[in-house]
Amino acid sequence: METAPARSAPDRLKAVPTRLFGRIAVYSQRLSAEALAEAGVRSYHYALLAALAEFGPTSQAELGRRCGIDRSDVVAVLNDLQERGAVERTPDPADRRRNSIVLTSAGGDLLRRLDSVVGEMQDRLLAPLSTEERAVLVGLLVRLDEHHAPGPADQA
Amino acid sequence: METAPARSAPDRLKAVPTRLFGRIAVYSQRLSAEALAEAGVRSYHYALLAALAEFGPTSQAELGRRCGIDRSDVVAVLNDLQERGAVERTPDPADRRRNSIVLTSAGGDLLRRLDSVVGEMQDRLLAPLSTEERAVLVGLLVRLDEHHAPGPADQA
DNA sequence: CTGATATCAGCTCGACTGATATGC
DNA sequence: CGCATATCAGTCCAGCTGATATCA
Repeated sequence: METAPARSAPDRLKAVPTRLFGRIAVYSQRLSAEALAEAGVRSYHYALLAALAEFGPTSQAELGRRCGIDRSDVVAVLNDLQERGAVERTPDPADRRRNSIVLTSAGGDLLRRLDSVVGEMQDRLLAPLSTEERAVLVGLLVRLDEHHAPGPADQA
Repeated sequence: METAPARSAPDRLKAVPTRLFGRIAVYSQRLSAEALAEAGVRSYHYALLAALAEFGPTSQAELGRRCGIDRSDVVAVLNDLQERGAVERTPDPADRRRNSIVLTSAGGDLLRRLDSVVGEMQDRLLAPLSTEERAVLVGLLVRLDEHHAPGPADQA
């Protein structure tokens, strides 16, 4: 009693979702990396800036959780963002283990610039799909993402 | 004239396709790797076996192209499959540079076993989606994949 | 000679782990 | 004491590059 008896041999190669996701993620991240590289950043920069814009000042650990970025990588990217003046690290007086990371106005500018870069890139990525199809796709992806998202430690 | 002006700030983190694809590919490949690891293989094994089953005996270079696997990795995985008796490497008399790779019956058995493993894994991956939604998703993914697939060198 | 095949050895780089220091 | 935070160093691994030998 196989679970996928209806899927006959010929489409194993092309239509197995895992492989599709793998390949598309590769294309996608290549496009993304190229586009962002011209702006002098990598995708982590964008993710962290976006998280700061959305949630306001937070600790690094929290940022990492929200973005799904490893604590070590958060440190490195924030170092870089700080050197560019896009964020500030100020010790949190309420909990002196923490750094409170705040987005500067320069950081906001950078984020907006990246927004347009990313927007153009997404257009190229989704080029073969109509507007409605894109919305459907994103909807399905979001549901998958939420279902598999790591910690249900965020029910707060 | 930004290309994505309608996308307001709050959904940058969750709804940017590139990041969605990235995260889902990670979940997906984790699931896949775990499932296949219990069967003692990795995803390349499955891809190569599937390609052999679909197209019959071919050269290694051709296999690599069809699966999108690097020539070096093809060598390594075929070594492994050969040791297990799943494939045979016989020099191609027509072109002595080539090895003709053929799927043995043991290889066919292995492939069928992996089919069921992969099938169960896909079910877990796509759990939140209905059957119709899965079909829609796969359809969209296939179109994206074909649009971004590397060589139009496969129009043969 | 140009170009494809198969192989191996080694590089790269991003994701992650571990250890440490600090503070709750 | 156990647990969280921030940091740095180092590990691991998949994907890739390069060099070599063979042959069309």
